[in-house]
Amino acid sequence: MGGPRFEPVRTVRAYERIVEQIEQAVESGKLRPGERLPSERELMGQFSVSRSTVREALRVLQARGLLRSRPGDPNGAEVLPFSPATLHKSMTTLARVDELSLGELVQFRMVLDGSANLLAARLHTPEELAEMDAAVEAMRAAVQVGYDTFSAADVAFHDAVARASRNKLIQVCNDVVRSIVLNLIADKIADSDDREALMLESIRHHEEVLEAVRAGDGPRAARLARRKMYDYYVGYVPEEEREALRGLLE
Amino acid sequence: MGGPRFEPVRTVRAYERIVEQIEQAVESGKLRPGERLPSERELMGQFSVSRSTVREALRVLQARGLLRSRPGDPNGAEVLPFSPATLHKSMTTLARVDELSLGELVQFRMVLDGSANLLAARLHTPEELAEMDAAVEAMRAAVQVGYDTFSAADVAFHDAVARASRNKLIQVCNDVVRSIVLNLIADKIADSDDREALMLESIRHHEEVLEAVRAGDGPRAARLARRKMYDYYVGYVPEEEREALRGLLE
DNA sequence: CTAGTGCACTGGTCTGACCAGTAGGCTGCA
DNA sequence: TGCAGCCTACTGGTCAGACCAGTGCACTAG
Repeated sequence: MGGPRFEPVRTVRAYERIVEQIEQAVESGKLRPGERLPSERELMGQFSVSRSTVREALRVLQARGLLRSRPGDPNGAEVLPFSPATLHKSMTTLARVDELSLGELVQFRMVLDGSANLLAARLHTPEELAEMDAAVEAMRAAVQVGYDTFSAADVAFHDAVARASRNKLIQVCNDVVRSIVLNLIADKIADSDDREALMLESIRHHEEVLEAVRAGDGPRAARLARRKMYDYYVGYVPEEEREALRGLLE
Repeated sequence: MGGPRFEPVRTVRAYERIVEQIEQAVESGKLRPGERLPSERELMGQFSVSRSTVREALRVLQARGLLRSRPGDPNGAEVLPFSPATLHKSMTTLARVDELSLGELVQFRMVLDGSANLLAARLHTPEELAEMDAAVEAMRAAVQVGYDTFSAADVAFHDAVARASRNKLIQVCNDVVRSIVLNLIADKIADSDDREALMLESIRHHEEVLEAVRAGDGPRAARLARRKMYDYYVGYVPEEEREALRGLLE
């Protein structure tokens, strides 16, 4: 009590200081996407460290998706625009380590897709509506082509809805979680022998949702979207997790 | 057309192969949290590369939050349990680069917190309910102490609700987005001169939500939670973004 | 004027060295 | 015998200097 309050000192590694500086420059806009960093050999001069230290810092920034470097490039590393890749990566890791069950992932999709539809019903532009129409049309056309094509059209539909929600966070998370879910059950769907029935059913559902969005009936669109997602995935979710999913239906 | 279809070859760097191998070992469970990697000098033998290459690989894995290393530690790097830290980091970056507006963040919180309450109303245990009670009690006690203490109790409440939702993804995302939002508006709240009124109002709102959760009325809890979040933050959101937030109220 | 060749530079990798820490064994004292 | 304290053999962090395979550009030869 009393006396000066000392902060715990943590030894900061040289490469971390470099990471901080460059990261800060990117986040503050002093370094814009597309711009180039000096070469490693020049950076070692600017930071007064050895090349290995510079390289370790660059590796970290690269792992965070802020930079990209290419051997032989006469310019230095390139500053990248933000991409959800690292978001995707860490969520995938979370799912892989089996901290996340399929049930939780599907539930999260129900939440996100429901909200996206709710918002899209209010905020959609005619162009976005046209995109959704086109996607459903593509789904119809894809039934005879194959499941992969169908799935791509399906994804396009959900993407259009997410974009129409005007919320980038919803878009990104939706995208990330969707691809993880699809990955998890890809083999099961491939084995299914009534895929055509599945596709036809899915199309009907999408049409219903789209009608509600078009009518501007957000709550109805959200409800339908959640129900459709539930119906589509419930078969792959273990029995004991299904009750939780039903908590999102009314 | 015709002829063999060749795959584009991408030159894969040595350190990336190391990252893949170690990452795979972690994700497959061959390397469990708490376990140690061999020392860098030994790894360079196992992978037949130089130490710099090993170190670059370790730096990447460290940046992804899979490892931690400490100088002087006679054991090698430690395998870490998954933590949302990197998820947090990438979301923060997304927000920093100003790709995300405060409105979008608040909207996302409304979605997540609403869903968390909806699920919590169904799934809560008596212990979780007690935690929520305790958190509200702590909020009441904190009014006279200071805003920081109050805010901590507030966070505890939302955490308890998120945990009761039984969905780790909701928990993690909620946590991440909340801390970003609080960071963004921390200075504005600090300047506010009617913080006491704000706190009292907030407590009343929390009590209402808690009652709905206790009663098992999910939809009502969700509606109240979204409304409360809206009321609390709408003042900090630019006028033109508010309409989108109202899309989540009914 | 253009096609082709070199050169100067890039990032990726390697070698070998030093430093400041840490832990655990060892020594010597009580 | 028990323990305090030193010593050593490690660790990761950093440095210096080197080589290689690529790349783009300027220059040159036709």
